[in-house]
Amino acid sequence: MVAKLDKIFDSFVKNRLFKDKSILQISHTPNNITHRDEQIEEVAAILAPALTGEKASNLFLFGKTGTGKTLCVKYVCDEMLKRVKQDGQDNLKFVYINCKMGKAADTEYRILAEIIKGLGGSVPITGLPTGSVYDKFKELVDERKQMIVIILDEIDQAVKKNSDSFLYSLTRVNSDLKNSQISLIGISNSLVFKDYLDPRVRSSLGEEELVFPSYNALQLQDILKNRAENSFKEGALDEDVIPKCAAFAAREHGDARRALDLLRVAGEVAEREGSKKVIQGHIDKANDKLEKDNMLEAIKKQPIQFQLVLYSIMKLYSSKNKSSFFTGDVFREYENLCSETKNDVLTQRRVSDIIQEFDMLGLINTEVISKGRQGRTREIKLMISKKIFSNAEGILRDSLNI
DNA sequence: CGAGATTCATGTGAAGTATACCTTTAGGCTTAA
DNA sequence: AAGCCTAAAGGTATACTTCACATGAATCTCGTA
Repeated sequence: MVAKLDKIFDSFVKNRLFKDKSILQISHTPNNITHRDEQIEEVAAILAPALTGEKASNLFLFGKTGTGKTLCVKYVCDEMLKRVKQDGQDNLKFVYINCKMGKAADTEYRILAEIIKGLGGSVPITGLPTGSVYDKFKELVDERKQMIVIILDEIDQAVKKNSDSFLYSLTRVNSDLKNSQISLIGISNSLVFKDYLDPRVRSSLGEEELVFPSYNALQLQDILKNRAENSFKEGALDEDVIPKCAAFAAREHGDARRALDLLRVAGEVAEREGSKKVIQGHIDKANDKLEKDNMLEAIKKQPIQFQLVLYSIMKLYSSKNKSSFFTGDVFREYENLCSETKNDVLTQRRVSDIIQEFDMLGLINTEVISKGRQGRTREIKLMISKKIFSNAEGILRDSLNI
């Protein structure tokens, strides 16, 4: 037995294609960023005043997912921190918050709580008036002279879900501070995001703006090559692998994150298969796997009531032979499901909101339509592909005990 | 025949409720002097 | 008497409910050509 295992381990170690897989992880910040020199310089120029204790302008970054917004900002922040440390100071702080839905920070209160946590303080999960959380935040910031830069990633999500009032409050905080100053960096995936904003917020937050263009296939190739060099062993990649990865990702509006994920997972697939090289076929498999994993992960994380609603929609799909349903259909199915599974039944009002949230998550696609005499409703289309359907069903059954 | 009124099935906003959790405060108990 | 703990009081955020009004095109109505 031991010999057998040894053999497995041996072949694993021997067939290792990766040198350092972490380089391909999105969290990795490479020390040279390809095709983003211009943007980095601009960001650096805008933030530079913070080094001398002056308030840097608020900054707004636009660009589709995977165009390097977060990366560039983090890179500049790291460099600035290094610099500050060199000079033996520590009056500059960066706080990075991701406001993506479903994450911890998707309401005003929770965003603020996250910021405080990032500054080393702590706030209860609930119970405090938002106002006093602001006070605590100010106190924490103002206890000594310092510059604070708050980075709000995927800020459009937070504003869409709540309102822009918290941004207004944040931009106003400066006037209550004696010693310190805060600067805000908003990162948004949506290019039209600014139109949703209150004019006051727009003008104060958008002191500086920067648009990140999407990468084209060639740029993506450069990025991939750059990272593959250190993460894969020599000769581990078939020569057409990188072009194909780039092409795949370029098709999805030049998403570099996607390209890197693709390459990494392709490597993992190849390794698991015991292949000596990553070849094109592995990329196709990786593509499937990524799509699958992301969606299933999103489903798994949903609260029970949300899962019930989703399962109802899926059930309608497999029983009826239609491609879209209306809120009423879903709600009736949902009621049945709840009584079957002995779960509390939420009102249709609430279910309607839940459906809307699923739309935002991209698991379904909805459109409010009027059917004339048959009233007004949402047309709901499931966006879960056939390949994943049964896996998704399985996950839901599991967690709902069906 | 066509303009306007009707209608249906929900969308949507506002206000209210339940729950879980937080801080403050007052009273009671313990402890040390 | 001082210090500490506990329970009650008073307050908030969040998820959800209740109530009420808004929607918008198919369909109906009815006056008119």
